Amino acid sequence: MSTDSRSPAADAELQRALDAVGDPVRRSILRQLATADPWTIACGQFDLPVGKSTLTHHFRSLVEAGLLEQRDEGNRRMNRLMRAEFDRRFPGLLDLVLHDRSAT
Amino acid sequence: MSTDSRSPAADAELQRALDAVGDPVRRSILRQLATADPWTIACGQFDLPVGKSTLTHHFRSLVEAGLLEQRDEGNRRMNRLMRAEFDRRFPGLLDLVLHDRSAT
DNA sequence: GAGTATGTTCGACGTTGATCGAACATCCCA
DNA sequence: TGGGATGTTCGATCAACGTCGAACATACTC
Repeated sequence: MSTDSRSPAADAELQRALDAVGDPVRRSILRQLATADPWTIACGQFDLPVGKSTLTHHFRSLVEAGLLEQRDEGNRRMNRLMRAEFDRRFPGLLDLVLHDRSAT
Repeated sequence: MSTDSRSPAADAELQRALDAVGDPVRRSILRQLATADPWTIACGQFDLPVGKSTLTHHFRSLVEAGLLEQRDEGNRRMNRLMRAEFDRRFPGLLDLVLHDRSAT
């Protein structure tokens, strides 16, 4: 059986995307972000059961995976879900997280 | 900000699916399986850089996630990729793993 | 300027998961 | 019946990751 292996760079990107989406706290961030208008919600305003430093960690993951974009606005750090961009790279993945209608 | 939280059962299913697909060895299994006819390939015939016991572990993950099905055939354990079934539950996810054409 | 709110950085901790090797079970074949 | 092949189970190990709290930086407000 011949060694499969996609292009290593492509699989590394996929790995980061799956890792980002694979954590429940991060999925919660994505869902809450999807319900709000772009740039209207700051990091501290999410309803999440983790401390501040943990939050910072999760946001970094999401940014590195290309899932969201941040912008400083005075005191606060505002967020935008990069939906179109991410859908272009990984079609269907974000929808899976946001809709999540799997058979019970 | 109101607590989001999908139906917990649904998110647990999604979690298992993402976990299953989130490991490079398991992705390799899925890809090799996708190139062969159903029930034509046994567990030991994969080109993988891990030991036997590790393999068993990965196959269990994939079965529990609903990604493949196994059947004993004498000595060997044959496999079938449950493509249609999994696509129905998580549209696009398996395609993402199999095609993996992300911009380099 | 003092005090408060928002985020980040850093080090530490605990858990989880991937990995291995050895022992075992099962089946096929000579 | 004995030997070889295929998988599984079990216990141990190691690395990665999510989590926290304390200290720090920065910006807004009074």
